[in-house]
Amino acid sequence: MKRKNCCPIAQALGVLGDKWSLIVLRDVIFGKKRHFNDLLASPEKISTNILANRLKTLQEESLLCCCVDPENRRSKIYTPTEKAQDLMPVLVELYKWGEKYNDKVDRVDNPSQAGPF
Amino acid sequence: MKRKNCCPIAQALGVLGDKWSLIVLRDVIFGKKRHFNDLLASPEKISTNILANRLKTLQEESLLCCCVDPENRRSKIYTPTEKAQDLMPVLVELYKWGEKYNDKVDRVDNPSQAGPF
DNA sequence: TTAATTCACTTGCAAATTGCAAGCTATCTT
DNA sequence: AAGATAGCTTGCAATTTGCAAGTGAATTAA
Repeated sequence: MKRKNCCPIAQALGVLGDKWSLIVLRDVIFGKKRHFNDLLASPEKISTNILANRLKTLQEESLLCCCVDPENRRSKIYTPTEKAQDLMPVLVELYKWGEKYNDKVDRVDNPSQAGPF
Repeated sequence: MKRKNCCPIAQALGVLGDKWSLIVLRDVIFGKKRHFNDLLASPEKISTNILANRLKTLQEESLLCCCVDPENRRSKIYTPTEKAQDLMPVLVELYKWGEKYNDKVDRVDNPSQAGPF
């Protein structure tokens, strides 16, 4: 949803305000994941068509760039742009908020999953 | 989308990762809007059924509380909880990012809309 | 050198979410 | 008593998401 002529928050959410964009960016920025299959393997279980679509729109929004892996020509490398790196403070604040208010759900039943992602 | 057993970012996005929740919270937190019709009047043009649904889920998530306006019994007052106020840093970082990267779209054609919301 | 495997998708279709317009009920206001 | 107002609800179309299966090119294994 492109939102023009409105406040910066609404404009940011026009790009990022969906279920998956910030998850993909989290993995690329913090998880340093670079390949389609790495991103697919995240515990949130994005499906292939959605991931392909997000990678496309994030490139269109200049948040990711894509090149062919020089060591394996069928593999592509997705890297975050500076525009994407600048989302780190947003992700950090989201992390802190999530940790403060939502982090204790089910941890007793599943302590193995206490890692960051 | 409830996301249990995963990283705080994903948990936060489980509550906030849609097109409208953070817009509503922006208006309640920064715009100090308190009534259904105030929220409906924002330039992003949320529709009534979506707004009603968001207000319901945000209450279920303890982000908003609702009471009857003592001076007008047909009117309801929605106020942000501390949990919602704690999203201010997230909104501030989103604002800064949106301002840095997305703020110049169409401003020439429509300079009247240069206000914050 | 052929066969199987891997990577990054694409396609088809069902389910869920969003968007638009209209209507509805209880409370004011005149 | 009649109309306006606040906060919804309903119906339905359009868009987005989710799942499973399949595709084609590149690589690796036999």
